[in-house]
Amino acid sequence: MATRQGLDAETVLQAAIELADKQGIEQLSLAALATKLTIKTPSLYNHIKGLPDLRKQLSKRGLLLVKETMIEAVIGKAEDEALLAAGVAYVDFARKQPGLYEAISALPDYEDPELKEVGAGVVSFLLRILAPYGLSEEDALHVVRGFRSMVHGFASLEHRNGFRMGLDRDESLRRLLQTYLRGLRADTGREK
Amino acid sequence: MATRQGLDAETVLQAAIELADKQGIEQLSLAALATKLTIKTPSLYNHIKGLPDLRKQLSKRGLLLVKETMIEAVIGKAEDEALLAAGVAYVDFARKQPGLYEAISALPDYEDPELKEVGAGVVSFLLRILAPYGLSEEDALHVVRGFRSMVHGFASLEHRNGFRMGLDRDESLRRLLQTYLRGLRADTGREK
DNA sequence: TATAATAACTAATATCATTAGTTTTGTAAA
DNA sequence: TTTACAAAACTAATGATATTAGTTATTATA
Repeated sequence: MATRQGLDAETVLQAAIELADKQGIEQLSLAALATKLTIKTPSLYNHIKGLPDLRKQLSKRGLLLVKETMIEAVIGKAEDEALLAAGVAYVDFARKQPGLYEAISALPDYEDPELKEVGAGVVSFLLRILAPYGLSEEDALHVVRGFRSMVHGFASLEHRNGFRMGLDRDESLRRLLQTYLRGLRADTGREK
Repeated sequence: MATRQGLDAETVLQAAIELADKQGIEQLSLAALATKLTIKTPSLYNHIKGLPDLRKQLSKRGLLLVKETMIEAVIGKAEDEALLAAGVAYVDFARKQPGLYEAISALPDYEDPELKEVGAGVVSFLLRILAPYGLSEEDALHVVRGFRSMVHGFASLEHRNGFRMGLDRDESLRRLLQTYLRGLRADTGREK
């Protein structure tokens, strides 16, 4: 018998992420994952609780990484420039880690406490970017919802080949965000 | 043996839609569908080609219905009012037929010719609403992408309980669309 | 060196989707 | 009215999957 390799939960998760990114979250099976790790399927249960648990881990990791990516993208930026950079970083993340991104959005729902917490982290990051706009708390929360809708919707449609015309997609995203931001300036009477 | 009931493809599809709307597209199995129709699983193959085919049918029907819903919603309206109504109708459809809506967005991709056609129908509907804005074809296509991103993103996040704050969701959607439309007016120098 | 924890294994079960082949039933022609 | 055919249902079988239970082997530690 081969010497055991001493897998741990993180290695298993990384392998799952690779599989998901390569083949899509739907195709991520414990059977395929075990094969990739050169172990038998039941051995996975030493490291994960089961397939639903694994998918939850992917979602959580995805949310954490997309937030980090946005944080990194807004360094040295503020206001519209920061929001635009965050939006582009979000969509870019979905492009580079499609499986991980799918894991976020393929989640049945966000009721899980751990996921709630990570999701709340993303929201509070966005609220901080919005701070200089001087919006009321309620207004800011509506804007956060709008921002998330735009970038998630864009990433999701793009991922499913929903944009079929031969039209530059980066340009579409930039325009979407800029048009929205311009409207926001107009709404709040802070037009430049 | 019970008398056979003479199912047809449409009845099977309707039952599948009900199951999907009730339990989510992930939970839609041929086993559950057969049970609901009081037949055995293999008998389903007299009416459908298989599970992937059934899901494709759901997607197609969903796209057709969401388009019809929007068309109905914009009767007697034009410009911003029409776009707003279409967006609200889109999100409303996703709320009322969550499984069917999931079928649209859970699709691996839109490569299938039938789906391409239906999808193109949605796009040309939106282009017609945009006609009075006098945009170039390219500009209009960017706006269509933006609109689809906003409404799909909103519907998708809402469906997964992505909006957790106790904030009126209809209001969030209205603001998102209105802010975007206001930005569009400003962009095109047709501000009212 | 012995022991305890744990990572891997095999075996077994239950649930699916799917295919092949068979039986039954409804309808339409003889 | 009877017969014949097409179609809708069935049973049986296969292969993939996740999961659990119980076993073996390996690593680390006492």
